[in-house]
Amino acid sequence: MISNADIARILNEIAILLDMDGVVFKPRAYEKAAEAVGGADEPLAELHKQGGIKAVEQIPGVGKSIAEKIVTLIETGKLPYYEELHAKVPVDLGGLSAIEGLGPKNIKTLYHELGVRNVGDLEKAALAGKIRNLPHFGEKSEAKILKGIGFFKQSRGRIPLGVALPLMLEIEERLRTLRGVKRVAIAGSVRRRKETVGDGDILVISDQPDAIMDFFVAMPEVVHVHGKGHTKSSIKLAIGMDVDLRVVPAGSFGAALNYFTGSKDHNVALRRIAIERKLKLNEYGLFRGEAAIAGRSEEEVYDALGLPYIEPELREMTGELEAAAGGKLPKLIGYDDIRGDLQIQTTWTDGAHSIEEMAAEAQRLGREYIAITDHTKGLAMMGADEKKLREQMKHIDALNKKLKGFTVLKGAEVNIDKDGGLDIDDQTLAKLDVVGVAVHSHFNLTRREQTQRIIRAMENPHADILFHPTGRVLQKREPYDLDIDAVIAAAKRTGTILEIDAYPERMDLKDEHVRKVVDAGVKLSIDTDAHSVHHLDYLHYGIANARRGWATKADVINTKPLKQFLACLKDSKKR
DNA sequence: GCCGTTTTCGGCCCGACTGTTTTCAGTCG
Repeated sequence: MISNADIARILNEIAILLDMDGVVFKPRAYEKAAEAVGGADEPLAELHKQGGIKAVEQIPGVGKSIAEKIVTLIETGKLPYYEELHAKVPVDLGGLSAIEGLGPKNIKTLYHELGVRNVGDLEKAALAGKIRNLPHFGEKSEAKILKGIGFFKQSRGRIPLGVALPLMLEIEERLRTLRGVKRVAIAGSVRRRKETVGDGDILVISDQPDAIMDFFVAMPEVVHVHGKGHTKSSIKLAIGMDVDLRVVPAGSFGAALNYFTGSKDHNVALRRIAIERKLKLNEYGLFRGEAAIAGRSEEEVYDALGLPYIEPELREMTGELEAAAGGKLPKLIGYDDIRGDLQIQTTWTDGAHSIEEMAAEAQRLGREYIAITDHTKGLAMMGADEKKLREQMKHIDALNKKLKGFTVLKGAEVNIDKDGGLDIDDQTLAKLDVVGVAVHSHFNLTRREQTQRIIRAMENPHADILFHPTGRVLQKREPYDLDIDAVIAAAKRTGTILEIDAYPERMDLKDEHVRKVVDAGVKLSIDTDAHSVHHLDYLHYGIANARRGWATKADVINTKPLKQFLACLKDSKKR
């Protein structure tokens, strides 16, 4: 059965292929449809089975023509239209378009002129200096491609948490429902919520391991079985990630969970503590001589070592054992502690859903308030100007009258100009509830210029939050060169909040920076940067990052009820 | 190819930035 992800990938590739031929508008239609399909809750194959092509056509962005193509894919697993297009430029579109700076036109040129079919070919051509001679390429673009390839290679093997976690949770759920499974847990760096993970680890308690192993190695995503045994099996998934499954006895579950969660350094240190106490710690338990004195739960293991329970997100050997021994572990912000989401884009600019739709979904997810923060004019994508923002404010006022137990705040993601000025006048900013400021251009300024520019923006008396402070895109774009300590100091001085953008490709601020912010006593916000209703539940990625940075509930302003939250903002006194 | 509380036809985000050019193509957000 074809998955939504596969259908979405093919629709996206059609968009790229049409773009190559200079076709206008159609590519956008396919992209839009791909996004809708990728975000659909129910498998389209199932939807089609229930309601036929009509049900497929009900998906917004999918009309008659794309619905027919989707049905063809569901029924035959193939799509002649796509295959014909792809035959003209038979290249690895997914790989090549993942290289920053390579778009449809360049991919086409590289194929026709140099026969580049994949990233390997691309690297050879670039190293041989062939790319610089192509029309509209030069030495700089060749160098940029090589840098992009470096990024691509470096990221291969490491899977972003945003990709790994949903898949691991799905596998966990499948195993949980198997007969004979008493308990399942995800371990490894996925459990520690590292922003990228190398492989996956799953633990199961069961007295019928063989049936579980049979099921595990036969899952549809499995492309290779490294090994299969009674207590351990190891597979490779289609997304390139290895996953290990271990079946352990109930009495060892805590010790095994601790052992396989890591980090390695944390485990080594724990075993050292055990030795000091004349004990032995391994994945089967904590032992005094032959006798197991702990192992059923992690709490039991830590307790027997004279330590309080240490949350997985802290187990990185960055001081957690000393803090635990001294009773100074922070009470981390919880995954249910956020009340409001402060960065949300809508159809007023580049979002996929209306203010009403975003509000309804956020309320359904249990939020109490959201801020609508569409882009502003300096960002050249029909960003809002002062007039449009005033219109939107009126619209939101009217909407709030209809909502019960939920508030939509008026905000904007205001663009920071090259010199640190904001592209919306102060008069209009003063009327907004939440002013986010963000960098979207001039990524390559010197460290000094970039830092000064951002600090100047934070000095604006209306600038409440610095959105995605370092501008990185995981495995794709480096953060801009920035003196983060100076930015944190400026945040402290000006009362500006620093954001953790929870969007899985951003995770910005990153964990180490969060720790610095917390230490400096500067406040954080955790926001989804949602461009669609499907992004609104990304908050947990940001919360995980906050926890990895030792943040407590009190460090994060949008854990507060609405009124208290508003009182933390810069021009709250005027309210 | 999709869509419609101005439209079932005629719109559809468009401008900055980069690197290539000497007037602009391609990418990005």
